[in-house]
Amino acid sequence: MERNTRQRVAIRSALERAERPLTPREVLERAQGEADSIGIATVYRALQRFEEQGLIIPVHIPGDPARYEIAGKGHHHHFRCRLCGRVFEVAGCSGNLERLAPPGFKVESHEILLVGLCAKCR
Amino acid sequence: MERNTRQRVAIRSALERAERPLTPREVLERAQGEADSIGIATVYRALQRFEEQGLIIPVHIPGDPARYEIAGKGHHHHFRCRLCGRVFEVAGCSGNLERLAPPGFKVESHEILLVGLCAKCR
DNA sequence: GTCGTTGCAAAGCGTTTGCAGCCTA
DNA sequence: TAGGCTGCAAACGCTTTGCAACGAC
Repeated sequence: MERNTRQRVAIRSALERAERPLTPREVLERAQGEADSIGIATVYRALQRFEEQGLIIPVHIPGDPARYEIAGKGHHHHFRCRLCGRVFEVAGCSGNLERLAPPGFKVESHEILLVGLCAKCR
Repeated sequence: MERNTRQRVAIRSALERAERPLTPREVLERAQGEADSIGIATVYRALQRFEEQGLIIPVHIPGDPARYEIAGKGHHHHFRCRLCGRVFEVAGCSGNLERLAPPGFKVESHEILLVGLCAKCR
């Protein structure tokens, strides 16, 4: 049976307060803010379990380690600034991606990553 | 000045003959077929240089190591079958992705990954 | 008290780098 | 012959795992 330890509470809370997807290391740093002496291995194990439970969503950015964000934000995609490396959420979706697939293929989901300059770096 | 060694010829040739994006390890295995005793480090160094030269394009699939394909195929994206794991090319693009970005952001490029079932696995 | 969870350290794995020798131009 | 290129092995960074101690229920 699943247990509610102070580490998991801190990790989950860090993700809930995050304004953008976090890497495991970032999760660790933020979680340590409210419950110190958490190990990185614990973060990885908690992230795995949260993902299995559908509590968080993995966000993959080419070249970077995986990031995670709280699920239930609705359908959206991401924008990475090529100068500062930050990742932002972008609402909405171009839609109609099914027609891109070859005949006979079934599209179940998709990921879109925009790359460019954020307002600050521009 | 750039040199044409037998290793680079083999690596490049492997990519040119590939019917899909290859991982560095796959490149190594195919290149060894025509010029043995190539080291994995050489493959990585050649891929880096080829990418800088715009000769090849990196393809990032969440969870997998980077793959590379010959450039010059025109703008396209990729489809991964969630059952067999194969990666296919899909031509075209939904276009008009710039409007998704927040005001003040500049979109320079994008990547789209479709996930679903290929014709065979369906 | 049970047994899921944790921290640490070691192991894994893909990728990069230092270096001495090799080989293309 | 010069200096870019190579193979090897060590180093690296991120992630996973083994294990004994811990602590939620």
